Amino acid sequence: MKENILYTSVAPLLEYFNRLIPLSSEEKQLVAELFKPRLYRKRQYVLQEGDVCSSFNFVVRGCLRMYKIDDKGNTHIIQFATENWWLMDIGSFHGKEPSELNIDAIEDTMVLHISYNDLINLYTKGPKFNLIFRVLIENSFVSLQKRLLQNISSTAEERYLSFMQDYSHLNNRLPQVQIASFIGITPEFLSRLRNKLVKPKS
Amino acid sequence: MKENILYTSVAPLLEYFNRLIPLSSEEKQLVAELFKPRLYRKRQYVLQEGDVCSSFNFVVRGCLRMYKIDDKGNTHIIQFATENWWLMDIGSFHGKEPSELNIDAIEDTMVLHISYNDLINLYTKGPKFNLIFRVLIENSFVSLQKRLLQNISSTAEERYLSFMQDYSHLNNRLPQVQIASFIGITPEFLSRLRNKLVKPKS
DNA sequence: AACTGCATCAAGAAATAGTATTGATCTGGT
DNA sequence: ACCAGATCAATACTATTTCTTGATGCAGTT
Repeated sequence: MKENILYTSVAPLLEYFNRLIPLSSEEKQLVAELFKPRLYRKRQYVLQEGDVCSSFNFVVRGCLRMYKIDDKGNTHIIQFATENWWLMDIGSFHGKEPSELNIDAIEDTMVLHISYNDLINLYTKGPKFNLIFRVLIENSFVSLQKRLLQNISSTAEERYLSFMQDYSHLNNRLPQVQIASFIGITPEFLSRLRNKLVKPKS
Repeated sequence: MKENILYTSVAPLLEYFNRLIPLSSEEKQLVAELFKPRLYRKRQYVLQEGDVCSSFNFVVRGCLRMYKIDDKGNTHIIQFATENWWLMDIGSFHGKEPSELNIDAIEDTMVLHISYNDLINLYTKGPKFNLIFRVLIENSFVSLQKRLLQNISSTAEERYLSFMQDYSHLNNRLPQVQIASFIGITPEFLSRLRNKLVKPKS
């Protein structure tokens, strides 16, 4: 019975950084040292409600989701993260306080993660990473804001169509349940919506 | 979409302790404070080879397995833990050294766990727990020894029959692969064994 | 040399779990 | 009274996991 082996390449992350701003070889070295690979299998938790989020996660391949479970037990997906995206609960990470959110894997997923201390370390030894992470967070912020706006101002149908625009690559990769939970409707209703959109007149 | 909620009751653990030796309400309080609930999903690692085993785990519901992967990539299950059993790599825990063993969940599993420091804390504040944990470890030791004996002295068929005696409740709860790996044969051979035992003459 | 107790590999079959669709019925807001 | 959407239950479909079977091999007995 064979099990998965962790193949430890930071190449995708280096490339990601390099596209934002070129790195010196010392900086590359730093990244290679401080980021650790980690494999999560489908359905595995990366972060569980009540735990402190102790790392920044960069998805190398696979797909994660971050979500909140409300009092009624319903799941609300805040964010997906596929290849070359970051996912963590920044609030919990910086405040070192228990998270209200969960992160788990929707597919078998490989991440590169860096712990709190090592991130501080990274900033100290490579000040350029302050810039990089600022930009990176700003990007996330922008798309979050867009999503919020989308959400408060639209009907389910509009939200679905806008999801299809912004995340069309996720459409045939994710189960509908997840998409429904992302745009805030029931899977049944999404099924009907889709149906209606395909054959618009009956 | 309903998901599992971490229902944070230490009741099963208190009951477990109480059956060994009655606890005062301060001691119950200690337990409630120091043991933390944790949910592991099927196939999720609790402990990975190379990591230090940093907690004692009490299974509230579900099932864990502890196993070693040998040089050829074969899995050997050392122990199962279902409701009201403990599982950890004691060697790694006390020596604070990297474990050679893996622990993962065979079913979605809820455990109550206590960290190294909190366990020391528990012993200090509630000396009675020294007794409790001594007894508990002794119990584990005895069943381990029995298992070893069983193993070195029997054929596959005998080992299977003895498994059925001692763990009959696990028989229709676990996949055969796991049982095979526990008694040290291939799943194929276990299949044939079972067949032979059902229809003894043909 | 043949037999017994097991392993390995490959292929299907069977069982289970996860996902999607559909109908019926309900609700709160316009 | 109507619309956007929820909830519940039943069924269908799909994918994944688990089990079985046959063929073959091999190391120790007898």
